[in-house]
Amino acid sequence: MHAHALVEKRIVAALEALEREGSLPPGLDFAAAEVAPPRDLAHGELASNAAMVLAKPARMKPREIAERLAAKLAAAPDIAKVEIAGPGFVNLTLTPGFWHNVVAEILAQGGDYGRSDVGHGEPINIEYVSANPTGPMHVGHCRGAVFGDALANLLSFVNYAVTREYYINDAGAQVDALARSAYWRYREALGEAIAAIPPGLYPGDYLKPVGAKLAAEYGRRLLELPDERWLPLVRETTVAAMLAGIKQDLAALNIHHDVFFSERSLIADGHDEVEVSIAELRAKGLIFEGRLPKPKGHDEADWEDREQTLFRSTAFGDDVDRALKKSDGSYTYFASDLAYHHNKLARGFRHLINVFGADHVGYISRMRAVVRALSDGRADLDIKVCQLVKLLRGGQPVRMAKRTGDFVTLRDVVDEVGRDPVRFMMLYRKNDAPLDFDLAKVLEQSKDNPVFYVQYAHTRAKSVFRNVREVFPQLTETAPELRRADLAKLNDPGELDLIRKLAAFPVVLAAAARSHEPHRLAFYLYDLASAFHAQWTKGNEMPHLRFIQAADGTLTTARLALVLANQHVLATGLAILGVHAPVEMR
RNA sequence: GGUCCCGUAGCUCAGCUGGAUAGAGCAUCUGCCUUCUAAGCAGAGGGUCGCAGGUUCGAGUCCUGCCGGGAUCGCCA
Repeated sequence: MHAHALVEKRIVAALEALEREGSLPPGLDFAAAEVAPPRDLAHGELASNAAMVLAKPARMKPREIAERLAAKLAAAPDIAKVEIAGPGFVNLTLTPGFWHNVVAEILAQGGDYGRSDVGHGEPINIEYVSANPTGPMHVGHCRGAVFGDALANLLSFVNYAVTREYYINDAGAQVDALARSAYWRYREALGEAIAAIPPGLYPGDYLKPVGAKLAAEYGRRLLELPDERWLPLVRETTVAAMLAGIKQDLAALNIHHDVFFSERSLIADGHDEVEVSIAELRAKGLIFEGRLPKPKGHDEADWEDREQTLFRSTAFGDDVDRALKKSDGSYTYFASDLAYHHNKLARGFRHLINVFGADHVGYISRMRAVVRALSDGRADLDIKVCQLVKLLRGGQPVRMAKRTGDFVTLRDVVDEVGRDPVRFMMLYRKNDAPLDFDLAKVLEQSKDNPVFYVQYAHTRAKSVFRNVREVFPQLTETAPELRRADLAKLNDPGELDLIRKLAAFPVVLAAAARSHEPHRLAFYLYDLASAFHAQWTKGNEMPHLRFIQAADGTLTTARLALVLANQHVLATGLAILGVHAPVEMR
């Protein structure tokens, strides 16, 4: 059990004792009582709000509860000092031994330190990227991709059974446009002089290899076929090629999905999941024929008032009901999405997460409505919106193109600055805040660059173990001596400060997982790195605080245990973010 | 006009689901290299948390209404 939880347990035990002896009324719920490190160490190392949250249900004054609680806690194990402050805070100072145990616990658990059971092993489906297979991924996709992947890592670490999923939009008119574009490239590959790709199609050079592949595969045969014959063939080859490219781009960011779900597969082999889903909602009285009001700001000219098949999403808080069929009678994109989420639920998922780009915010309420309607409220869908990334180089906006059409590809960015800076910086901001990404800044090797700063802390820890070989060769990272270290030697305020930060790691992970906010981990790691750099540099002015003390093997062993614990937490945290923890940086 | 997001130090942003005197980086100013890597550290100044109400022991955080910025608004995906 991690440190904060242990203290909470002590507090609950004290409260229960008070309840038994009649100092508190029976039947109180202690769940809201929690401990947190106060901003100011003068308020103790951990503070409990128990007295204040219990005051109202207990019909007692907070200070009165605090005093009784404090009296009980004074005798509890691990607690060195109890103080009551402010409106009823119970401020705790723990024994040094309590904190030293944190180091021992981290060494014992290694890479598993920080794991918890937030997820109870329950399945959770997280859908992210889902970029249309009509070309290479561009830089705009990269934030959602990294966010989804890190969130998946995080949820997996706190014991969710995570499925990483990519929805392939391979059924719409755009995919036909893609196929027609590839067909032009095919004719070009056969030697025909094509002037320019017609407007409305995809002009990018990236389809040239597909054209060549089609030429090699089919020769001139496709030229003799009517549209409806060659289109499916070309479409299949082209989408497969685009998807292969996308997978490569994702692999460059070390992102790998478990499931690639084809929209087309929803209607295949005589099974129409769209019809099934709509029928299911119809049975619940949520499908009807009706008219939609014309949206404001919409041109009168291209508005055709007509009766259409609608889903009553307003019954679930959406602001308007949503169309399921286009004027030509075919399904809308929304209808496919309805079926897709029907499919996810049918696969047994009760926890769903979708990662959207900022331009999809309008879909949030209708998708939530769909999931509530289909699952009768038994499944939850959280939609995380990643705001836009502004790409800069040295403070100046980066403009456009290479051979791809008119956008900067994800691959260009990863090739230029590397995987780690891209991943870390995409996570070093709340997902719903816009983000500036400066290609020049993230390559800077200085404390101004958070990626470097955190990785550098890890390499410094590693370098201590390299350097200690000259003095105490037996003190390797795996040395049993470290497990038996006399941790009571760790009594510098900076060392204890570092330990307290290490102790918060499991709490940060659990909170980040519960709120689906991996950025909290990124900020935590920065904070931890800062504490470690500070302790390191203290040794400059005060040589007796250096980790390696050639004249004192016992002290060195204790300090190296702390360094190793710090190294473990940095490595674990970076691994969850999908960022490499380097051994050295030169 | 509807919906969603944002508004916190000169700039870029955190703020642990309601806690104490609101924090960090950049920028400005002042210090620290005979050193386990100064690729770093310590310190100072800098705030009407957009505005106005409300909820309660307590609000940057929750509710309502405004102001400002952005995204989006049947049939494209």
